[in-house]
Order: sequence, then structure tokens, then C-alpha cells
Amino acid sequence: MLQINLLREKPEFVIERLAIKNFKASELVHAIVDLDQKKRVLQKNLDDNLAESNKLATEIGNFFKQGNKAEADTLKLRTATLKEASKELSEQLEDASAKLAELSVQLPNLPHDSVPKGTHAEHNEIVSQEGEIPVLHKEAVPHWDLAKKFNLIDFDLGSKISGAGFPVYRGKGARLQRALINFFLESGINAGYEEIQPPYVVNEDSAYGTGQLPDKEGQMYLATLDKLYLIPTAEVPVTNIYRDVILKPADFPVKNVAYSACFRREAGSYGKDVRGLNRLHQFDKVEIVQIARAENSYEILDEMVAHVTFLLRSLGLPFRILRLCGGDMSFASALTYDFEVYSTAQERWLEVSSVSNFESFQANRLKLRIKNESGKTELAHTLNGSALALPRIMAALLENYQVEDGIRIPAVLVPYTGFEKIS
RNA sequence: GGAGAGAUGGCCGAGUGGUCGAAGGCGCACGCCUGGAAAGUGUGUAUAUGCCAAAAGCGUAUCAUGGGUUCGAAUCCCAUUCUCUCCGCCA
Repeated sequence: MLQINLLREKPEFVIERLAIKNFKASELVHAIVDLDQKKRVLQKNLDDNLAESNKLATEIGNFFKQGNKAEADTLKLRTATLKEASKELSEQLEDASAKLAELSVQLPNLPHDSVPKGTHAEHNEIVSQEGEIPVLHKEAVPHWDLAKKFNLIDFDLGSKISGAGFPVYRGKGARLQRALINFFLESGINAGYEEIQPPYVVNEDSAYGTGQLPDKEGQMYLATLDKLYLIPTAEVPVTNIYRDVILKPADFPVKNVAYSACFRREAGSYGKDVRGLNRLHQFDKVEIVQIARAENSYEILDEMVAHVTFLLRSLGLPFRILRLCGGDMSFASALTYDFEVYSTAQERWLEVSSVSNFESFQANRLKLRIKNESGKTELAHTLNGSALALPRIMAALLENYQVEDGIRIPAVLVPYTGFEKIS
């Protein structure tokens, strides 16, 4: 959620910046500013009214104490009309506030200056690319065939137990998963992140806090009996640790790393995108989250990008980094770098990580603030990134490391898997 | 799941209808004292929002959350959430 002050003071600037995200904000911005103005007038009237009532109540109290019942009773008559008016005003105020909140959450975050214009993924800017794309032997196949051949992942069994998109990992497939999770967690810890094991379901407040609600309601599984949402990413519970929190300068840096299963309904997905491990309803991910001060949040973003780069380098996978264009960025992000690994058998790039700075957009909703050295409170900046999402890493590993008689395991993972080869 | 007790500021804790944003203590910040420190001592120490260019100042709201009673609620009533104790069930 954007800060209301910015909308009040520079509405045209906001409209202009949001055009980079291909968002036509003019109408909405003006509606918000008008409504805000209206709300403040109501607030003022109500406050004045209540002040008057409070004054009268004190006077009545005093008269009672003096035993002057008659005076007290006359004053009481006056409070009745005030009370009526206050009730009316507070209803109007509540109405205006609700509408304002409803409109405010519809405005996306402003993109950072470096965000390229563009409407689609093709307009994303390739920042860098590294790693050798391996030349595979002529019998090489996509990961779903490898998974079957070596009995690593059973998609049909998952369908039987739960439904499409809930694969069953088994044997060395399951062990490789676990090895990756441990490698990612350990790497995070080595980089100074505190490990968190969050709940996998969250309440409405948390889902709202990170912006899953109200817009993305249909993308989450909901346990209706208790009104709990299955988390689509560990970002949700971990970031909500800091909901309604005021941090001190001494609390920094705030760095969390968390493994979790992630649940996504992925309504509306189809085609080659969903084949094999490419898109699942349940998958594993290690997430990194940082809370930063406004003045250095972009340095922190670079640090997080460097961390993800380290992970992919260690795994020996060919990858590239993209700076997302305005049209491809998420609603809440100010700047996002996507990481894609090359899946050699599918001959396509697969997104495995997305690292973003949300600046104060999430913090504003979360009420996550910092009390600075001079005693002023200001909004914090929030950042997060996948480090990393498992399924597509798994897909790329299986495909890129396949040899004629099996699948090799990158050296860095061997201490975690306990085996060097799948065959 | 059943029965009972409870939820007050960063923390502890007082407050059962008015003068309570809230005693007292701890902690913290700044000052005095000191060669330096401790002790002592003084002052300050919540959040949101509105008026104001801003600061100061003032108004309003907030004693788990939401509603109600009342001229007036931390205090009384109702609902919800959470915590603790006991019983039941259970990995």
C-alpha cells in the first residue's frame, strides 16, 4: 500500500510512475485523494464533537460531586443531541475509511527508476548470464522421463493420493530433495541468516498483511472450518513476524531464512508450463527475507542477488539474471530480479528465483516501522527472494547432469545426498 | 472437547464508574555528582490520527479484539481471540 502522503502531495508523479507498470492510475489516485480529504473533514467534525461531549461529561461529574443535581440534569439534555450527531458522524467516517482502504489496496507499488518499460516477459532486461550450457548425449530426455526411469518422482501416484500437481518423491529422488533443502538452508545460515520454521497455515490478518488478500484469494487453499490459508510461500508467515512491530536501529540486520512447503492452486494454468515439475500445487522452497532501513535497502537487494548467484554457481547450473520490466513485475514490488536456469532437455529457461525490494509498500500494510536515532518512527523496507525453489532446480539438475548411464550429482551436494550418482 | 482463572505501557504491577494515557517499580535516554565507574540524584520515556508549512502546542482514539449500558468505562454487560490450571483425548 502506498503512503497517503505521497498521493496527497504528488498525485501526478504517482500516476506517471505507475504508467511504467502499465497501470492507468489517474482515476483511482484522484478518487483516493478526494476520499481522503472527505475523511479528514469528517474526522475533524467528529473529534470536535467528542471533545465537546467529554467536556460536558466532566462538568456533569463536577456538579454531581457538588450535589447540584439540577444543573447536571440540564447538561445531560445537551449531551443527547451531541451523542446523536457523533453517532451519525462516526458511521460516515467508518464508511469513508472502509472505502478509502478498499481503493488504496488497488494501487500497485511504484517501480524503481531502473525498471525498464515493457508489457511482457520479452521486455525484461537480461542483466547477466553465466555457466556453460552442457551438450547432452543423443538419448537425453526431459526430467519427467528421467524421474520415471530412475523411480525418483511418481506423478501418477500423487494424482491418486491427492490430485494433479502433488508429486510423490521417492528413493534417491526424495533424498536429493532433502539434500537441496539442507544445502540451501546451510548456505543461508553461513550468509548470516537466522533459520525460521514457520507455520504452514496463516490467518486472515497475515494473508492481508503481505498482500495475498484481497486480490489473490483464489490462488490460496483455504481450510474453511477454521478460516486458515495454506501458505503459498514462507514469505507470508515470515514477513508477518514483523507485522505491527517497531524495530530499533540496534535490531539490524534482520535476516531470516526459512524452508517450507508451498501450496498454490494455480487456477488457470495449462499446457507445457505445467508438465512434470514445471508447475505444481505443492512444492518446496527455501526463502530469504530481510527487513532493511530505507537508506540501504538497495544494497541489501544486491546482497540477496549475490547470495542466489552463489547458490546457482555452486550447483553448476547455467543461469541468467533478468531485471523485470514494468509489465512483468508483481503488484507489490519496486524492483525484481528473476533468476532462470537453463533446462537443456526442454530447451527453455525456467524461473527458479525472484528477488524483490518492496520498499515501504508491504511495511505500510504491515505497520512495520523503525524508530530511528532521533526518535522518529518511519516505515521499514522489506525484501525477499527464493533461495531457492526446488522443483525447477530439480528438473534442471536431472536434465543437465544426465549421462548415458545415469545422473551425476554436483559435488557440492554429495555431502548432503550421501551418493554421487543416480543410476 | 469440558470446568475454572486471567489478558493493563518495553517489562513487572496498582487501579471495580468521573479528577486515569493510566500510581509505583524495573529498564532505557539525557543531565548532575565522580579522577573514572557504581551508588545516589533530577528530568524525560507509547502508538495512531487531525488542526498547523513545520516545530511547539492542542483535539481525538487506543488498558487483548468487537459490540453494548451510562452524561461519563481500564473498571459493568455480551460475543470473539489468546494465555494459564484441572479433566478428557492424543502424535
